[in-house]
Amino acid sequence: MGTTKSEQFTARQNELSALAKAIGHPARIAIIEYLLQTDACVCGDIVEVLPLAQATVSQHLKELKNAGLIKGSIEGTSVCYCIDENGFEKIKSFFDHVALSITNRKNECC
Amino acid sequence: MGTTKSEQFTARQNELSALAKAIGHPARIAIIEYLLQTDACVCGDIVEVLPLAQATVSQHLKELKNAGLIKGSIEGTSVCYCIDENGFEKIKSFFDHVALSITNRKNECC
DNA sequence: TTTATTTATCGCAATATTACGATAAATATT
DNA sequence: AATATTTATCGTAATATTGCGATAAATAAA
Repeated sequence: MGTTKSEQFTARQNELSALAKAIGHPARIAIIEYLLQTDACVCGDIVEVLPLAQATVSQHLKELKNAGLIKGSIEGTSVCYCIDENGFEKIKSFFDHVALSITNRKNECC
Repeated sequence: MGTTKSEQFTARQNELSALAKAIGHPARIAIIEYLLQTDACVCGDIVEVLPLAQATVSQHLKELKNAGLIKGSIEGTSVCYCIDENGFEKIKSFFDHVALSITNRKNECC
């Protein structure tokens, strides 16, 4: 117990939920917003902007990277992080599909 | 420790992350997909379709409801659940904004 | 009224997440 | 070479999530 029963769901359901889960933390929303706003993207800047310790920010960055929402490239001693459009496209297309389904639905029971 | 430092982030960041977090589980994606597909929506049907115990499904439904992604209305002994468009509109507009920012960005550093 | 049906809640165990200090690793600077 | 800067990782504590059986609560059916 305590573990999500991933095997019982489709690959698509697991992929979408992993993307949503990665976005499901205010610090990670803040990181995404920061990266969209500044086209530059040095890790140290993110740490300065967020109200969390460096180790914690690094952990959040790792999760966003694992989910395919950001990518990072080493530049000397620092790391440049920025938005990975692939992850965002996937999740956006899900919400586009949801919106379409909502407008096309016939009976609303609640 | 162990608790998210919500006070340190904006209301909008907390709201968006709460919505994403609620979607961040394959069972809850499955519930959403089911509700979009069938316009009818009796709780018992959802329990039958999902590979989880009734108590667990009930818990997932509660989380989606708390997040404002679904709503339920009592019909006799059963409950009719369906999509709450308000929650989905909020999160969709975030991803629309992200998509716009991505296409408009000038320099991509990674 | 008794019994079934349906859903929510409680209590618990297992696991995951969040946060941070300390420290390692890797490149820059002196 | 020694020191500084920057980021990742380790270890750990606190809390949250996931899942389920048992049971309560509430209406329907007999």
